[in-house]
Amino acid sequence: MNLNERQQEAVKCIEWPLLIIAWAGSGKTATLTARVENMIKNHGISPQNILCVTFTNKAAREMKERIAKNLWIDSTQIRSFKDYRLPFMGTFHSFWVSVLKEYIEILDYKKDFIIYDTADSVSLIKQILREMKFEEKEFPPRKIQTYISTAKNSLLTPSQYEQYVDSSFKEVVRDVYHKYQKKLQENNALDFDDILIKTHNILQKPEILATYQERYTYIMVDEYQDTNITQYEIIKMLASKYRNLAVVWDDWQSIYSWRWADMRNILNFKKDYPEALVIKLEQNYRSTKHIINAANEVIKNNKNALSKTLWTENCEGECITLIEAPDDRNEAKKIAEIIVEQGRPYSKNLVLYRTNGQSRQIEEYLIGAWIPYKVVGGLKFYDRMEIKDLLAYLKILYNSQDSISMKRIINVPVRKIGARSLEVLDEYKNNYDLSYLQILENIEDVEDLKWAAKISLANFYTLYRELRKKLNSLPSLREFAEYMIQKIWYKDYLKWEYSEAEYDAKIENIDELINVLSAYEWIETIPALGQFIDEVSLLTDMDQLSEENDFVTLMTIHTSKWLERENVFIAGVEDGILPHIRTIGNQEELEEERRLMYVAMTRAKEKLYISRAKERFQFGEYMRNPKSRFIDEIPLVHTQEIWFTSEVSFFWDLNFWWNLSSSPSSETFQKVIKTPKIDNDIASFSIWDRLSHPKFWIWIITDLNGELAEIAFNNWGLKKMNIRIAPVKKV
DNA sequence: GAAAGGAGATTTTTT
DNA sequence: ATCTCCTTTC
Repeated sequence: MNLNERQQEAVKCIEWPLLIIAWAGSGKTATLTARVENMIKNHGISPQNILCVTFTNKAAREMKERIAKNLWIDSTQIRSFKDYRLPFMGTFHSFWVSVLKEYIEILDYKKDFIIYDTADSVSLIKQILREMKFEEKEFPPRKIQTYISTAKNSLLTPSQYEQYVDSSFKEVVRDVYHKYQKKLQENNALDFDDILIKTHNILQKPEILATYQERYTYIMVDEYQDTNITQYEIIKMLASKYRNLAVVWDDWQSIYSWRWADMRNILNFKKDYPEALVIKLEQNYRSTKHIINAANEVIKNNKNALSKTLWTENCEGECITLIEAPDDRNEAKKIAEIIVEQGRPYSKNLVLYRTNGQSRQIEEYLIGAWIPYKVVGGLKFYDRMEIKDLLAYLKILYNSQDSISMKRIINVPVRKIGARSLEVLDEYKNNYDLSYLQILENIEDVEDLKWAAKISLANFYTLYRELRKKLNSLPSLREFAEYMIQKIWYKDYLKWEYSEAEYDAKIENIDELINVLSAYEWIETIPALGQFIDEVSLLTDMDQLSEENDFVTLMTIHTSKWLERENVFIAGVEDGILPHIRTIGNQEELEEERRLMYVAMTRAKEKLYISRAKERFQFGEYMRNPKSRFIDEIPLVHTQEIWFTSEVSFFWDLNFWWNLSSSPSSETFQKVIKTPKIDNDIASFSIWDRLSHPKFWIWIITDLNGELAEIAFNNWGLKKMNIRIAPVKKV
């Protein structure tokens, strides 16, 4: 790729602090990779002395692959970010973890610590609240978790938090925070915030800091606008000796302030490095003029932004199409139709929305139009219940002190170890300061347990020992996992607990997990387990998105930040959704919503569709949201509007029809008035008839009894509906 | 100890 | 409407 002058300047600036102010689609990744290449090839800088951090695994991997290619390293051979021929290129968290792996022992942790995700943290907090006899209603664990996390991100220890306590709620937070940290340590576990804080703590030691300063003499930080204060401080410490720090800054794409990303870090940077070379990358190589100019006009309304203009030499392109649909179903249908009409490969299409809840409707219509699609985000792979279960097994085998994982699986599959038994164990655990495993070892000594419970627990302990033994003897982690799944009868358990469709989906996920584990084939089983657990805690779903197959991609705007596509749809652009209802009235938050709109718009390379619905079914009722204020900020010259009335007038929810046929309440009555009447001739239907349904498309009647029909659809199972009034037609 | 019923929430989530 | 988590009931 040919770099423009500005980009080349950035590439050449190596022994000096550098601030790259980049805009969407301005080729910053190309610039960064070229810069690294220049360092290694032309300046003889050892890759080992270069540190490159960013926020997502995906971005890190992409950059790594590009650099590998430029350095003529076969990227298929790169197995970890520790490849000696390449710089350390990873996420902030993966870098912090590598520091912790070396030095955490000085903080009274063991090297085999595990990482708790947010769900783990919340359940630990719940446990603490229960022990302290606080009502969860009064002190919601999630809220407390947020408070603690906020404190941690301001680098406040529990004791330092004291000075900010100004309410009885915060008193509780302080007490829970104290206990929470203690328990984490007991479990030899860190939460996501700890990863930063502990690293910060460790680097307070001058000799350790010096080691890292000498090791990483060149530092690059991508997405600097999303750093929080702790990240800023750590980077500052590391770079303070050689001052070869390059950061990439894009304030218009800062959409994570609610995760404590602090845009003021740019001011800090300018204060710390007044001599820094500042380079602005304003030329956009991605989108058409219409899209770029429209996005510019929108973002201009933010007071809190450097006034600069993104420009492009790309062609004019097509106008942005604004779609106003009568309701959310028609909106979804229109999107599906346009994708078909456009006739572009599916993979050229990206559908964006503000909230995850919006995806389902769109999915239904994509299914209906036989359009393959993939939803990215939402429920993450590693958040899936079956994966979490299996990971919990692996975690307790790795770190026997991990009580959260232990609790998760001690009765999964069901082993008749109930809540009461666990309570006794907890009491015992607290009184004698033992780990679960230590108690299990001498289960006979626990007096308050019933005989049956003791047997169950003893059996579980035997199982644990056996798994542990196999872990030592089996040659690979993958083989061990397969053995383990069989040994604990996990698949049988799933089969018993879930419907066939759910079972199949879960088995697929398990196979995928095994697949992931086979990447560790070349390491011995136990070290492989350690490495896997470290890495897996920091992995996200997005890492799985491949572009090999042809499908439409659906995701929230937040998730889309690193993507671009030819055709982009932004759905539900209404006041109340984008900007979100909770942000209206707060200037700063509203500006962040506007940046979201900007991010969404600039994902489009060629054609942008912005849609809204006059009426939408949300939270069990019909809502009317006005047109988003952001739409009005787009000048008319860039837009054309499609406005249409209901094409499918009988589009109502299945459950609505179902309610209607059973017991109409006053609420449903109101909806009846709005609905056109359907009166099918029952006599015309018979068993095995194929039906079309606006929501579920093709159905087959499997049973018919008067007006009540049982109808089968391959993915949805059996549904019963009143065929006289249901919105169905024979095909 | 497990199923059924009820209450509450439903913004975004790189790690 | 629907999902999740918690409590009640068998």
